[in-house]
Amino acid sequence: MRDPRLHCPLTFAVKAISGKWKLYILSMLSDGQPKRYSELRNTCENLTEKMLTSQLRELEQDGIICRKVYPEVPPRVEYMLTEAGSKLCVIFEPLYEWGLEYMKEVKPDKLHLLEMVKQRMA
Amino acid sequence: MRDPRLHCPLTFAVKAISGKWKLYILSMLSDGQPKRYSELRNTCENLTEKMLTSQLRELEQDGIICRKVYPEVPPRVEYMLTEAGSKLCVIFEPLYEWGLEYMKEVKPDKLHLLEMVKQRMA
DNA sequence: CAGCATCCCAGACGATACTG
DNA sequence: CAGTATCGTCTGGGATGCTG
Repeated sequence: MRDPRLHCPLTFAVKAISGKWKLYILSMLSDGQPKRYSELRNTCENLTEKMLTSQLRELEQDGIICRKVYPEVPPRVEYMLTEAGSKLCVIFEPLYEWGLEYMKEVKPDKLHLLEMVKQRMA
Repeated sequence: MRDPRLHCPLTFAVKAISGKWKLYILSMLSDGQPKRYSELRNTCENLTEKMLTSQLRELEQDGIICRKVYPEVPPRVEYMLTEAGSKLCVIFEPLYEWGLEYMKEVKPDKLHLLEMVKQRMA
């Protein structure tokens, strides 16, 4: 981390997950089960087809997910995490914990919302 | 990670480091020593004052760095990592390793550059 | 079903000049 | 020394409609 010329792998990693819907998509895929395009699309009404497609393409190009086309009619396309993608999701955990710890000092309002969702689920 | 409504701490963390010069600045500060504004600015000629200032402000607002002004003439301002910032930098390591591992399949050219820099340093 | 094409806008980013 | 201010550009993302 000391030499800025050396942190391009880190930059690569951060850029690879810096898209508005990428963490969302990865969270959908993180159970390891392949998901169809429509399956991903229908989980959130704010997610447009254009954005879903572009985010999927970028994740694919960065080797995080893979796209499998089945030669059927009607067409079926499934997306799932690659090995790289799975390992990436593991690394998210300490990052999540960090956010949880330090968000309360900076974005207490959002954290409050989070707590409400958690309670409603329990 | 399973429920997308729950990953806002992760989104917070990723957004907090998603600025063009943020990882660069954090790498400068990651030795724990406070750095002056000019010290940060002079390490890279592509980094403009506007960008340096804006990135520093955002990092400060997210609680990752702190800004200390010394009441002197000429003015002196130092930046250093907060506790949150230090912990964040530790988490970068597995992310860096991930990038190093999987960049070679996606961006072999950039990885090649990295190797050249390393060899020149050794 | 799983997309692409087109148009549009806000905000990120850059270049240059000025200041307490 | 450590910043603002102003301008221009470019890209990420949204809205809408069309297609193999």
